[in-house]
Amino acid sequence: MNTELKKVVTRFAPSPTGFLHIGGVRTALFAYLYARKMGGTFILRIEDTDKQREVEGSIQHIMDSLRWLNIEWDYGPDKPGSFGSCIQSERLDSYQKYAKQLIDKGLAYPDPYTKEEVEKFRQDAEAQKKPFLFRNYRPETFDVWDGTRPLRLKVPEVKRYVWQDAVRGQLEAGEEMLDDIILIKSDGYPTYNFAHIIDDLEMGVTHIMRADEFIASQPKFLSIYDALEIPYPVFVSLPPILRDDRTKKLGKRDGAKDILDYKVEGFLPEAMFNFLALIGWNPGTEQELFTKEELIQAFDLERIQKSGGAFNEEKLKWLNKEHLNLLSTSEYEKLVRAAIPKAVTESPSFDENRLGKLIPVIRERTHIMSDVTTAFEAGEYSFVFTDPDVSLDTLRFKKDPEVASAAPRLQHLTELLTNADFSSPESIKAAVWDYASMEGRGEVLWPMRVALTGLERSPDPFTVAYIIGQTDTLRRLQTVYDKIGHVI
RNA sequence: GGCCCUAUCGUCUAACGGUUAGGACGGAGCCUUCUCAAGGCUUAAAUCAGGGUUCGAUUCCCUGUAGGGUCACCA
Repeated sequence: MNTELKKVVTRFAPSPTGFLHIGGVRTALFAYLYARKMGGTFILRIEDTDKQREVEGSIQHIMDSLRWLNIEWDYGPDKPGSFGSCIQSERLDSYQKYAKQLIDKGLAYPDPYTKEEVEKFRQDAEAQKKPFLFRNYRPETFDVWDGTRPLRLKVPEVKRYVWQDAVRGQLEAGEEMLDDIILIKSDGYPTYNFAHIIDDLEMGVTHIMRADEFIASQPKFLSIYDALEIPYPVFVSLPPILRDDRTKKLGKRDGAKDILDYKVEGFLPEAMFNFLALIGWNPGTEQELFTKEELIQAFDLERIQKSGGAFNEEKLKWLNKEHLNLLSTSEYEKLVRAAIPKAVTESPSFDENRLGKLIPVIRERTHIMSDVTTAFEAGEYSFVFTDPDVSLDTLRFKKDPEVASAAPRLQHLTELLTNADFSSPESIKAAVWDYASMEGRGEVLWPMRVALTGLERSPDPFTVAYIIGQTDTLRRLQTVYDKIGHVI
């Protein structure tokens, strides 16, 4: 094991087969946090060695996703290093070079069989209820590799491997996992098994963070390190993120969402960053709300969880609200404005001044930004810009359901508010409070609020009056008063 | 099926042999209150099972059970 002090280098190495979901991003996040914590380097490497599965535009999408979360890379598909490109399809020479080394050592050979023949071997083994191992069919003598056939590893030594994992501690697995695996496919591209080891070597990667599904393959990887006679990096196996119901690992097939969907829904990247860090890792304290810098400070390998954890969107919403609270007024305003439907801001009745007064009210009632959009679309704030059409029925206060009795109260309110100070919700409250307390607050404030908003559920009447201003307040009170009189 | 891994409230988790098993989300209740939110307080809720080791096990060991992962010219 390599004990010399080296600069930490981690990497996130997705394949460009579509979008990134929670699980992938969490892996990236841990690798990123550790690199930053240790003052090291974080590399974004694209593993595009499977041409069939590659999805157009994925690389851009992956970069967009990480950028949204402010996970910045030191080297990536857009930033090659001294080691060359961070895109595997542009590194084929490297794989060839190391493949040749293995061939020269007699540790790699071309697969002499056709796909069909290998498949037949596999079926035969299965029929005998024995695991299929290619090495049992290894040819006596190796042909010269012309690059058109798969190149296989000749397992250097069939043995039981014991290794250290930063999360799981000592692990071991037996020879049944070791086989003459394919290093380079017949199309000339390397397999993951081979390519990631070469790249990690050339890029100086010191810590491999990856999902624990790779633990089972570890002996295979180790046999390649051994064949190459290169040192092992530190292995850090991350626990899986489970589906909400905990039945299985979260995956694209089970409806795992594109991480950027959360952006569309109005989650803050800071909240997502914070939340993801807390699935499979904890600081050992009771702190849950973290900024990015705090997480970098607090993060460590020792406290990474062994068992899988479910992604709980309710808690993410709560955390989002907490991060929303951390925002400055101007930052928050910017977000709100973006979330308000165009139909509202472009309507002739839209009033910039009123919106400014409304924003603090919205802030109190919002967990994620889509709440804002939804609320506007549902008409929850339409009273701000246009007079409501008040249904007399909603005027009924439960303790005094007589609609007619609202009339004198509205009239009295009008008198009080005609000379009131409208400079703040508090001053409006002061103007009517004594009267409301005497008459019955519900009996007075309910009709006042309904007259101003037309809604049974809304912000308090003082705030509403403050937002819409004195002129509109008085007019709306009068309108409803007249309407009652008309009915009576 | 072979091999490997995991196991504390519904969920995320704390407790590196000794705690009334702690916190958070969500739930319930209360307070505040004209309504809805927001906020505050209170509360219910867990060590998978059985054996060991030990004066003492959530913690260490074994077995079982359950769940997960993996056995590709996919990563």
